[in-house]
Amino acid sequence: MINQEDFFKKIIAHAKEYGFVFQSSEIYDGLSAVYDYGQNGVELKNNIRNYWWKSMVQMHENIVGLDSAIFMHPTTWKASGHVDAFNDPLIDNKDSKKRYRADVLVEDHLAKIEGKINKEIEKAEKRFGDSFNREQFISTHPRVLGYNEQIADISKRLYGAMDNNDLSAIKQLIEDLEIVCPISGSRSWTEVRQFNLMFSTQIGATADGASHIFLRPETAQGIFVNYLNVQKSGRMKIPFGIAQTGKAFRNEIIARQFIFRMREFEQMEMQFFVRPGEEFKWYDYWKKERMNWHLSLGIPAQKYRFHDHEKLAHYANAAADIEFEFPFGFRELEGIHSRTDYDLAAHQQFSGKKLQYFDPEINESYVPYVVETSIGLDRMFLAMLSHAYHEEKLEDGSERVVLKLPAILAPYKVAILPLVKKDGLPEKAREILDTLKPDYMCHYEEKDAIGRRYRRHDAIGTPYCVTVDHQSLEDNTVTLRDRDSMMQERINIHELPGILHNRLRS
RNA sequence: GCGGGCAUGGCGCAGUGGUCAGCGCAUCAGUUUCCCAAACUGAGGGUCGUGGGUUCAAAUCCCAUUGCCCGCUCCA
Repeated sequence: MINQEDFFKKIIAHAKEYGFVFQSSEIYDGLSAVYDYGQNGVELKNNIRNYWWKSMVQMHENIVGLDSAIFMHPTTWKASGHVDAFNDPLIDNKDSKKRYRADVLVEDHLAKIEGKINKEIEKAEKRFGDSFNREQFISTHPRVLGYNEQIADISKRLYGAMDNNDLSAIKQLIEDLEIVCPISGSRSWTEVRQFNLMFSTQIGATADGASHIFLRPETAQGIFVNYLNVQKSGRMKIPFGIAQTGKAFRNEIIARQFIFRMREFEQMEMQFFVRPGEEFKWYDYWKKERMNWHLSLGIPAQKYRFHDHEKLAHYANAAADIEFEFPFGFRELEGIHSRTDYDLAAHQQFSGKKLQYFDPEINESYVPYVVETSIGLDRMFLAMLSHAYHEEKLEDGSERVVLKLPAILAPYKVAILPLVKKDGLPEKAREILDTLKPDYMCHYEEKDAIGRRYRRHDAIGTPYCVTVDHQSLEDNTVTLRDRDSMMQERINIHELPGILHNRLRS
């Protein structure tokens, strides 16, 4: 049995060897955590995206699509909270190897001093009993006064440094306060560093102060800022959803595990707008709905699990992940979040534009609540690839590598193979190719022995191989070979489109 | 970001200071066979991740750097 680590390496090697995933700029030694999709990878990725789009947009009459730009007005990210939340001064303790937010360390220190003050107050309360005057005690007791002075002094330094982005001043403050690591108890700190998780670039000829813009760190905000456009122009009635797929960018501190965490990645998101108070109903609904989507691909249920968030992000009042069992364990694949009216309310405030909905049923206007489903396309790709990868030992003792991808996701649906490349078989095979090509990604191949061609298509997950042999010329039949069972059946060429149509639906 | 490991043709690997750097698979051309990685003949493909250094001599030793994997960490 191979261990998980080796298994993962095999998948990465397979992905490269068969044109699924290449490292970006490989000839220049690559770019960390950026990958390109090759000739087969792009098909698989497109198929996943289409399958999602179809199930979300085509199959729901109250969900419509959107394709918003990657560049957005910088205020978008102030309103969303990304500018603040994605700009943390971080510091590492060299002994415990733990990383902390530098400002939080100082704030914890402040809390400790406040704790001391409270102790003094408690002590005094006990001593003086009913005659205790809290205000007077605080304003006169020398030790409490000293503590309060400390707090004021530290706060001034901290927030002054934060406002000026003065990282070395924060480091100095931590040193002066002799703050120790809660884990190692040591004062061996690295420098304070700023991690900005948003990529930025410049855009010319914009309004003052807007020339510095970000690459979006999530696609959701493009939906929120277009909420009113879509609702009005589409005459959408709540509850309704807006779906979008697209690239997002995060300058991850560490981005690793192949395409699991990339700096440039693609999201498939749907924001569902609901009446306030009904968000939990819809949250539960979409949790179930999204899990069913995953299961509809025929992946065993035990590969998936929910993970309910205990600690919620600043915008959420409920959140769960759908986790998938990747080769390196269960990890987040999709998030379902109840985002409340946080985003729309923030955009309303920052833009000064009303983002409300008049609900005729209750005769009331309100800022809708939002339930979000957000899945990483690249993660879904990796999930499918790693689940599909099998090494099989055959009855004759030989081995094969086969990608048991759901047929609907496979890069090629059908390979059309003349048994030999003479006697008119290639011509016959190309006739079949021409009839199937408009409907399916097909692959024609005449080189090498038939068994080898079957194996090549096993390795990229082609669910069916059509083989043209000498009998085909006599009675117009071909063999249809199934990827997973390797079984063959002889069918009439005229039946081929119908049979493929039925079998390739899932 | 810290610690550990790794980097040699497309893939998997051998080669730990000294002949022109090899092997298997794969690729290409041809012959032959034809239903599950057949055989034969021939061919192409690597300045050993990159840059320095030590040495008469470096894939091999040292330093730096880039990338990947693992652990910690982080994760909207």
